[in-house]
Amino acid sequence: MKMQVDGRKARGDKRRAEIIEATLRVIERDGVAGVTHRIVAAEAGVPTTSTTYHFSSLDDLLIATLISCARDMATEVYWMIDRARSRGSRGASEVAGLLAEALGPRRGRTMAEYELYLLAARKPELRPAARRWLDVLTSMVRHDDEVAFRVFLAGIDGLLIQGLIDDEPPSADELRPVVDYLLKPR
Amino acid sequence: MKMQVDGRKARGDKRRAEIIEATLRVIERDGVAGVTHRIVAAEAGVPTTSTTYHFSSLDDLLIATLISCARDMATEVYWMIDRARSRGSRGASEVAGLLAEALGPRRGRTMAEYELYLLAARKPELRPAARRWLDVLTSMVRHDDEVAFRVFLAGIDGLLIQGLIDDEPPSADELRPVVDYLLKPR
DNA sequence: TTTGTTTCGGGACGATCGTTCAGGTAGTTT
DNA sequence: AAACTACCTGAACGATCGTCCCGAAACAAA
Repeated sequence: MKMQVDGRKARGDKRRAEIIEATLRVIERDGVAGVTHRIVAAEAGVPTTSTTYHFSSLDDLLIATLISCARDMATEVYWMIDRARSRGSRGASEVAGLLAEALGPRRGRTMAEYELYLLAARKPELRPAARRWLDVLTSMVRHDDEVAFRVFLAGIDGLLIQGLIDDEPPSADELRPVVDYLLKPR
Repeated sequence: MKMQVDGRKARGDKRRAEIIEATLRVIERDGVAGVTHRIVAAEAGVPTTSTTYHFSSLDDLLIATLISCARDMATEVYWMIDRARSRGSRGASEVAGLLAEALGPRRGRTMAEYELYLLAARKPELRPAARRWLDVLTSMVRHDDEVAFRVFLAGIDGLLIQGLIDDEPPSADELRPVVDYLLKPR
């Protein structure tokens, strides 16, 4: 039982990954509305028919992109939490900094994530992937304050969404008191 | 200085409003991606060219729809708060009930609102309209607990967004403890 | 009535869309 | 070697798209 020695499949998987990455870049730049076979193909530097060969439809492409995106985000947040926890802090400053980063330099990526998020609201098959990062976080926290944690997660989502329609992204300093209040036990 | 006696303009304004309503219905049903001149016109029962006549471009149509939508929501929430306040309650149950309604019977409308919300993240000219209901709420609250109020607004947004990707909408009973925690002073 | 303004709507143009197809290439198996 | 499989890609089809044009109709002002 040997795994993945077929050079053809290896090339195919590689190109599939490149197309997904290109799709994510297109969504960051133009939104989900800007995703077409031709534009994604041009962004990836492959012929148009390559995207239709590897993904049987545009929906399949978006689904694969969301799944990939959600997986990345989940592992990213996983390590962020792990880092903050090992440092012993409750993490208000870390979270505020992460939010500021998500709304500043990584603003396009954040928009893309929420557009895919909303797409999952319309396409049930996307929901498990969209919920993945919530599940990862939930599994990491102790179970005796579940309500507080749900409030925390909702607050993060709300701050991100509201930050996206600000004319200029909020700084970590502006975010910190809000995050601090959000994390304060009562 | 007499106002609005021209029957032609009156008809025009009426049709414009009908087109906007049709656009909102299309967004609720198919999402922002499903908005085209032809589909909106068919939904409104008017010829295709009517939408291009009254709105110089598709963007204009979406902008007008978001503005109308935001105005409706703002006044709606305004009266909701006013009602809860006059009843003397802090409103946890009212808020939980409203969220359950937004995620249940009015789910399509809620999705439409958040899609337009995200559209505002990409189109700066939409942001004042998208921020309108936040501003209305902010102006109604006393200023000594601004941070708590920002947390409350963020939490509402987060609960709505997360509720949209649940397989079945959460009930008011499930939401109440979370809302209660969110409103609890500390 | 005549003139001017505003709304209405059929038709069409070029562009772009998703998707298909058929032939060609590279890699694996027998 | 031949047979088979998987990937690649140029060309094209029909559909739909946004938008424009231009004459007709409704209404107001003269």
